[in-house]
Amino acid sequence: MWSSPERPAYPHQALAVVLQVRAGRLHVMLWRRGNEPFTGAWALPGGPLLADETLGASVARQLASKVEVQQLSHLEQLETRSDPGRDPRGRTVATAYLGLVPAHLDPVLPEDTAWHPTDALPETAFDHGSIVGSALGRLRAKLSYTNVGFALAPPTFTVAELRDIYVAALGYEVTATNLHRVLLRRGVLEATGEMTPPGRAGGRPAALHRFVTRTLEVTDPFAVLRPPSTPR
Amino acid sequence: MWSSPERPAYPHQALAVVLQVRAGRLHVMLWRRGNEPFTGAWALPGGPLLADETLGASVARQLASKVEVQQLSHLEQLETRSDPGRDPRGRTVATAYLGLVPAHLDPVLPEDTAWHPTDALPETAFDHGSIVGSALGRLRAKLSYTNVGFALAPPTFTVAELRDIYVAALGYEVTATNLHRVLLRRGVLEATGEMTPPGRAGGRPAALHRFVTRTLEVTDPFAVLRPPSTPR
DNA sequence: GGGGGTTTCTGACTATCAGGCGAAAACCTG
DNA sequence: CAGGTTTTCGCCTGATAGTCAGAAACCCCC
Repeated sequence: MWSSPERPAYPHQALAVVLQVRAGRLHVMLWRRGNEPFTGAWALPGGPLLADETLGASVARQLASKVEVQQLSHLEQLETRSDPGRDPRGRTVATAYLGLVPAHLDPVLPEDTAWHPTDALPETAFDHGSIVGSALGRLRAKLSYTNVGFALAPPTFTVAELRDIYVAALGYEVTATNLHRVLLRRGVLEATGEMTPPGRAGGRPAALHRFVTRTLEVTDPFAVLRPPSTPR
Repeated sequence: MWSSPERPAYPHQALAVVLQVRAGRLHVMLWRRGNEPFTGAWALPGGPLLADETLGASVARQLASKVEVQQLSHLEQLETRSDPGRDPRGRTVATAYLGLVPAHLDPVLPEDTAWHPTDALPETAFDHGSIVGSALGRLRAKLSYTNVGFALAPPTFTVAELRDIYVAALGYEVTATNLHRVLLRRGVLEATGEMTPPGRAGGRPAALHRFVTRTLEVTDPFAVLRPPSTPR
């Protein structure tokens, strides 16, 4: 490692905004700080970037140690915060990642860690509240023009269940009819052929669906003038 | 600054992918390396993050010193590269920014710096070629669902001129008719009321247009289920 | 087994928007 | 004034989002 007065060096940390839909609401994973500064406030999981790892590997490592999350279905880089005053103890640079956990899992969390609804965050440490805001914006945008939904949904699900997940993540009402047709037309969703045991109070049995691919793809090419005559 | 074996520190650099449409082609600003490694290869402008500056301020400073660019009409963070092997001399973390210069300017560049067409890049240093690729993707996407066009276009222009800029940046043909109407409907563009002196080989004089706002906004709310009854 | 209730699915209808095409408008030169 | 050039406008088409109502498929209870 090389450093000099002209090339100062900074501790770098990787942070994770891990989101999951729980009980119909979008939650973020936070841990409660025990030490100064911001004692008692809630912070994003993360930690120092080690000598030989990528930022992406670093986030994965920190999450794997702090929580039991091989369960992460998606992880992508969000943004890097560099305000010299963001940590009162001294300068650090932090790169935030967006992580998603599918709704059917319930990872075991350490004592000091908990899920918090994103629409009612507790007091947050550092600039972490604003980072969560960025993550929400990114997720909501990508839900609309990519297939990220796969990362929030269980392997198979009914259209109604998927609707609830989208509503929770987007923060506004959507109709199951429309969601179904749009995702089918885009080739994002497909029926498995199986049905759910109707159960509960009766009703027509629902067809199970799954995402065609479970890796991120752009499914809605943008609007202003697409490449000519490229049949989608 | 605090550092320890558990909190290693790394030199951090800010890089800029500065793009401009020149003579109907999208170009990127690169400088030719004189030293090892990658002697003779072309690199993105940038340099070390100093002790008291933000990454954004750092990019702006580096550009202002290397080139005469107060002329930058837009600057946004792109992504952070952290591969331990990305610089053979030792580990550095680099945060790349996307910068745009409007087409009517022709900034004075230093000896070692030049514009290169993005569709025919020379040999590039480090991971800079791939970073340019990311920048192109980001620009093209944003051209379609935001008003970033303002950052590539002069203060006023005819629809035909704007079309040429979009074609160069997007890399595929678009029709002036369509571009005009779409941008008008979205409230991105407006007519100034003035006309161009028809000049050259005759032809109907063209109406001058301008972007309604010259700061970034999202103009095309995404597709999968918008907030209900929000009249655009 | 029939009736009422519940949930899901399908099809029809509407509105909006992108994209293409051609005609009209407005200018030039010879 | 005729022919050429460039821009602008209006019309048409196709694709897609969004709404709504009705049909389909199941439950429970009498």
